Amino acid sequence: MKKYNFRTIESFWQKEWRTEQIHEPNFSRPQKPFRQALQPRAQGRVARGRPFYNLMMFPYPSAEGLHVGNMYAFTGSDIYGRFKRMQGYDVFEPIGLDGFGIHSENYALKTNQHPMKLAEKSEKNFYRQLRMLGNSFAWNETLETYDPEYYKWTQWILTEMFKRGLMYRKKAAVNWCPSCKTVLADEQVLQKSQVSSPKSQKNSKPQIPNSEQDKENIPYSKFHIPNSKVGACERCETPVVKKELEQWFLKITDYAERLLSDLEKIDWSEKVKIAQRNWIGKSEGAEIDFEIRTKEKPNFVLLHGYTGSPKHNFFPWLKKELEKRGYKVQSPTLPHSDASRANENDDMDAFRKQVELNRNTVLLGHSLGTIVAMKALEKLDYPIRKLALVGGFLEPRFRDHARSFTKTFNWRFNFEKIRTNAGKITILHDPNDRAIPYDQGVKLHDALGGELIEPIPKKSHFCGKEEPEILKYALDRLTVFTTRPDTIFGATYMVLAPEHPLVKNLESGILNLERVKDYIRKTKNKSEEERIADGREKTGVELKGIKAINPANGEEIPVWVADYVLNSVGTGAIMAVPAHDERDFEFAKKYKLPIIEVVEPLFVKTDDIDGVRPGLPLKERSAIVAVVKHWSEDKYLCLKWKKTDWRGFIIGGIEEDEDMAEAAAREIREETGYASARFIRNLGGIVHARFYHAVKNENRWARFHGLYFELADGTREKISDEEKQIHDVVWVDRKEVDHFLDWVTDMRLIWHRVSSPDDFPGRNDIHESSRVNKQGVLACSGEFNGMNSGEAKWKITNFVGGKRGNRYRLRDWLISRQRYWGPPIPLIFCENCANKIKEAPRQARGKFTKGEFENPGWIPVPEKDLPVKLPYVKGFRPRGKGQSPLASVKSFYEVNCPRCGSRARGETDVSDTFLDSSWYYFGYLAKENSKFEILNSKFRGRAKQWLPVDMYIGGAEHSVLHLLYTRFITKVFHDWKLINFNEPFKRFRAHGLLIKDGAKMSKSKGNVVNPDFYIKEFGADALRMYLMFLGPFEQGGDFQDRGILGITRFLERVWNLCQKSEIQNPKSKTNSNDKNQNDKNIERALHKTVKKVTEDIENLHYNTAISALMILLNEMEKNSSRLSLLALRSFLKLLAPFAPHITEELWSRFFDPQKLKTPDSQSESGHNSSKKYRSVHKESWPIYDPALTEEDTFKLVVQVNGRVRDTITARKGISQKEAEALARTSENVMRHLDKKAAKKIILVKDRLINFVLQ
RNA sequence: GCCCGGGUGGCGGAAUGGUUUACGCAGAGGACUUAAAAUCCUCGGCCCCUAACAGGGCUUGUGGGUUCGACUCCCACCCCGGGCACCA
Repeated sequence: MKKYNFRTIESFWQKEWRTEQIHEPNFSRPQKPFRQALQPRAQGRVARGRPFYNLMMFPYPSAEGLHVGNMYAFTGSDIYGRFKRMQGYDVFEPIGLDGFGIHSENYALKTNQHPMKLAEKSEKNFYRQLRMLGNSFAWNETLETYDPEYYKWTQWILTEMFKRGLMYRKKAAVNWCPSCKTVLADEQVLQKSQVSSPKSQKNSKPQIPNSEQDKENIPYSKFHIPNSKVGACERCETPVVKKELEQWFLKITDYAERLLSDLEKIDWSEKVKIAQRNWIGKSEGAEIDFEIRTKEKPNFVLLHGYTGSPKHNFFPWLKKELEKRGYKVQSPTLPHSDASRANENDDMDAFRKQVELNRNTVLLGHSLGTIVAMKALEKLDYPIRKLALVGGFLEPRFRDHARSFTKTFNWRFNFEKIRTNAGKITILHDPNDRAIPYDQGVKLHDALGGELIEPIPKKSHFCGKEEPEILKYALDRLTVFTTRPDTIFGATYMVLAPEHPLVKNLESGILNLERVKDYIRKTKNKSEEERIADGREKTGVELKGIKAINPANGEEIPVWVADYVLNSVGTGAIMAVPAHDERDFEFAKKYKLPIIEVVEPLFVKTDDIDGVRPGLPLKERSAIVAVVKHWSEDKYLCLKWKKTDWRGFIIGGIEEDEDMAEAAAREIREETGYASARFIRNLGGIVHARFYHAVKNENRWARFHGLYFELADGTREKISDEEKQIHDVVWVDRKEVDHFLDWVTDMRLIWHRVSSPDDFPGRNDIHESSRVNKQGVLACSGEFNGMNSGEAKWKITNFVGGKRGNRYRLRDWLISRQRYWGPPIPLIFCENCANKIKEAPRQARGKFTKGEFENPGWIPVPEKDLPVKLPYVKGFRPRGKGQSPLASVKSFYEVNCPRCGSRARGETDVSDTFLDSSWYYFGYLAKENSKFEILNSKFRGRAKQWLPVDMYIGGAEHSVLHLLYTRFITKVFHDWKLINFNEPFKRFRAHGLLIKDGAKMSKSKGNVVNPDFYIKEFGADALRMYLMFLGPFEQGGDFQDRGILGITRFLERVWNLCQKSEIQNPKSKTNSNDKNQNDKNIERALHKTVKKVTEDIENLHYNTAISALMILLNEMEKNSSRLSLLALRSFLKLLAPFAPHITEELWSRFFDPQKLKTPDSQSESGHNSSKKYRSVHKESWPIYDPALTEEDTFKLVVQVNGRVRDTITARKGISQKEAEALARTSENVMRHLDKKAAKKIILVKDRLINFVLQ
């Protein structure tokens, strides 16, 4: 008998598979994408050739070689692919290398090699190792992200993004490691709870020779703050600092909503979907305006329009409204009520005569008045406070009377002067304006900047008698975003982020400007670390002289600047509701700002008989919650309801002629019997409850007031039986009350007023921070009192003139890297073009792309000039100063502008490596003769047939980054009509983490498993199977050295079994008629296993699939003499995805029906018939007969009172009577039955019988 | 703090509300062998009782609940791993 020699077998087949190309899908054969769903358990054979794209996350090839973690992932993916192939799909399973990026570059730095040379080396090594795994990769379609032919398209994506306005440049704070002198990607910043000691930091710094003096070195002590979280460099643990740099961004935020909602459509691991949802972080809320008043008040100048006067339209009303608020208003009459006299000079004269401007002036022009306003500003030599243009224009192109003005006005404006003198600029334009086309508003906005608002006026062109929108925008206002508009009545102050523009706009009105400026300066200089290191103690400064008006109740509230509000979140300003927001609460406590509670907890029972009955009126009742203290111990009187799981204090309604304390004392007596309760104080808290009162047949809305009592002594009366039935009376220790109280009745609020009374000195200062986001009932909220907070949200938003809106946590994707090893960003900066674009008249704008217009001077490299090749640079080491090493390569950045030909400068930053991997699944299909092409029809054809990816397997660490970016790019491609789908991966599964002896593998721990070693020692098949056997694939596993022996034994037993002579030469051909019991058992075991393995692979439960194969092998070995060839063939097929080499060897040697010329060799029609062998991997997957997976006997479990007393083999399908009789034959069972009659007998069919005695 | 996972023998792990511990590793005993390795067979939770057989009790992080019966469902809590974090 030949010994199992995996070394020769594995290398032979790996070579053979490659030369025969058996894992190449047939791209050229015209196929329709498969339509009908393929049942995995379908009967009969499946025609080959339906495409199945089985993708695994491609590795980044560090030269250290393939990590066993890679192998773990790839094997899991490959098993699935092989399984699908045997099920009849044409499987495409490509592999490539994600070789660009910081990981590879760091390794090059560490080992002092050049990344380009290193890439060559690791590519060879990696592919060699990958070939040894025995995966069914399509080796013709490999790709490497650093291949210029590949990154040509990475760059093309950027140029297209740029042209379409999806890419822009702005200043941003990036992570900077002062030790490595380089920018770090966010994912390279570790959130360390504590940075190790300064000494060890220095010692563990990487040995990058310093080419320059490190002037930016920051003293470590400054950052060594124990017990606080600090972002630290992945490599050297140096705390990361933020540095402001000009960076390129991709507008992923434009796709936030789609990225979120399309998650519903895809079959992905739920945890990955959740991670993405959290990352996108949608919050629904409202934008609400707060009017701002300054001590030094603005004065208003209102300029009416053509054929108007200060008595027309909204002017009288607006004047009155403004004066009502104490503002001075000037409203001059302009002499152009007659068209023939309308004339610029006349108007300006009239204006000068009647109006006085100063720095606090708000200049508001309507229609033609806007021209006068702008002209007036042109001539001013100081700035005013604000310019508001309502229904304005800057070209004489409006619908009527255009000709009247073409000549009497000078239509050239000095926009720059206007801009400098205007202060804040607001342009209001009715999108459906019947007098002035909307584009005039847009043009004004283009020319002047500021904000462009599109309100709906009462009458077109703002000709209504009252135009509240104008009033709103004429006044200073602060827009906040809030998710809790229902709490607005509790807003007691406002907070601006230090960077908020309003601070600057209001400067003149701030009385303590120096202090404010000082504070802003300080926070700006603070690094992120310091802000965190402050222990998060909130700081802030009040803007003295500035007040905001709470639109809900008209009250004046203070305005603060504080750095706990971030400019990048929401609108950069908040309304602070300290009673219902922990951060605001903390701040309010520190600065002694008022805290008003406006949401009170509500308990609504809806799911049982106590629930509110719809249709009946809701009657309001006062009720009490009594907290009663023990007479000598620190214990409190509680009730435990018997019929429900409520646990709480004594509650009860207040009868007529009773006050709260009397009612409470009575309830205490009735419910607990204690008679000596003494009323101490009113706790003030209120809990609401809504329920159905069965006796009175009405819905009740009870408002429970918390009252505090102490017992004088233990005097106790008898409790009625009725009360006893309802609840138990318990004394609960002070410390345990919190735990004891249940969440449904929600009495914690009241309890906290007892346990920590200092937090609640009075009715207006009460607060319970854990309640912040809870539903409740509104109080102190005027007409909204009693309303549910959820319901009140949008009603209040409406009431205060707010606007519903969504915000997302997702930020735009920063793709600039000041590094060497990545694709250069293909853009060129041209001074000449910059000027041309800035000066370009509007009509000429069409010549430029959106990106060029929005980023003046930046020109994309034309497609024909792509790729912008990364030059070989000796000094590739990252430099300081926030520049890529390419910035020192003249020949690289000195270029001519592709637009105008003048001298220009190429961008020297490279792009993020996640961009490389965001489209690689296209890349595999786009490769043709070592080039990639995604714009031709050939690719489109393939894409249509093979995309989107059917199954994608990879690590959960990419849940957010890679997977989100790829989805983004796919959606972008879809919008560009390159593809007809908008989700890249139909199905995604995250595999678990492979650990070693209970700990994460890491070089420092020295417990990294080297797959090369194990493959050499035990073979790829054994290692594959062992890895899959460790635990559930989606959960990961623990690699233990000895465990692999079990698999090795298993494979050897398979080998030996197949070689047994009695199997190779069966003595008597058994036909179906004379099957004995053993044959049946084997057959049944086989069918069971087919079912189990098929289902397990589909669900990625490889560990249990393997265990099922082991069980089958045990069974077959016991019956080896009667084993049929068919059974062994099926077994090998089941094993083939897990152990591809040994099964192929055995198959080709003994079982290939072609060779053996057995009757069942006519499997698939004419496939590969000329080949010298038929691979087991192209055989069809075994099918099973459900009927044959069932046993005809079972072990009847006999229980007495739920305890197992015996198991008896029984025929399937026996009746209760039969089972009972059988059970009674057992001595042990009878002993436990003890002559008693069973009260109840429970039979679980074909499984169990339970005698219940008592 | 919030959001995800997870907690079962000596170990990795298995288990549609129905015998907890499948399969494998490690271990013990036996066969083969001069011997060892390999291989094959047998036995494996803990505690009590027993010379042994038989038998009994306990046991899936903790405490409650639902149920004839809970690893599984419900409530509360503890611990471990991962992610996010002043997101308004």
